[in-house]
Amino acid sequence: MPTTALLSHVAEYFKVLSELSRLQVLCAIKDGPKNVSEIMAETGLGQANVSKHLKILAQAGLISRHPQGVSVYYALADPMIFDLCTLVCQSLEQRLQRQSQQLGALQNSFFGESQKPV
Amino acid sequence: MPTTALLSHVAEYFKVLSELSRLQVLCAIKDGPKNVSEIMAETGLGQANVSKHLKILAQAGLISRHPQGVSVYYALADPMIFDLCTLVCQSLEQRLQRQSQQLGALQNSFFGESQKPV
DNA sequence: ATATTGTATTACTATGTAATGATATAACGA
DNA sequence: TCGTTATATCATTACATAGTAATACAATAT
Repeated sequence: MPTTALLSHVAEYFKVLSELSRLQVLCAIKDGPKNVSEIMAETGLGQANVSKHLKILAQAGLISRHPQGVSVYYALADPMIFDLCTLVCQSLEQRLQRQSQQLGALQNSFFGESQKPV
Repeated sequence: MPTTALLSHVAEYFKVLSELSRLQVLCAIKDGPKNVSEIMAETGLGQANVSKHLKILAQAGLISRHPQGVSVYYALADPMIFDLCTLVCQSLEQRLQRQSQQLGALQNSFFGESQKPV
């Protein structure tokens, strides 16, 4: 078993990714850096809220901060995030497929294989 | 941007993995199914606590439940989890390496390249 | 039937944190 | 300098949940 210290760091990383608002922020800057106002517009989140989430993401090393004049641009620092999301999506998809197959089997057990519903 | 619904599911998945205790439980059954008592022994967690985390993991589809006589064995249902962990660990490692390099550069700026500390 | 063992559930406390309005700070223009 | 705009921080509220002791439940043995 890995050390508790290592597992704690991994858990902390996942925790940063475990909030809808933060995933939205990350998606908002996926195709290029954006400033806070643009991120607010893209996500629909409030200003204080966006600022807080950006701070959390930056402290976790997932994004980088680039002041530019009066506004501050944020950029992805770790695109690997989306590899994680892709894996999770594949897993969710597989589970949904299995569930749908089970539903199909259940229907067959009710109605018989012969008269399959459309 | 992905739909809010999809992102919510992804966030939920990460949330399940964002707790030290649950990662410990997953690691405990990484090399084969274990019953609750064995998991308690391996992780040092309390009985009620282990039961609760197992329920959460099972509901999330990460583990499967196999009653066997008086005890209940749990098994990994989604080994992809450890691919996620591996990616996270690599990212953490890279960050630590960069930080250590920056520390080195800082030392040089203090002491000069000529008299490198041991 | 009853006791024993293993697991699940309940009730509770303590802690963490997301969202938000109000305020502070910083950069720039008039 | 003063006002404006963009961002950060603070204070507060509301809610979620980890841990735990007590209890309930299920399977087996005596």
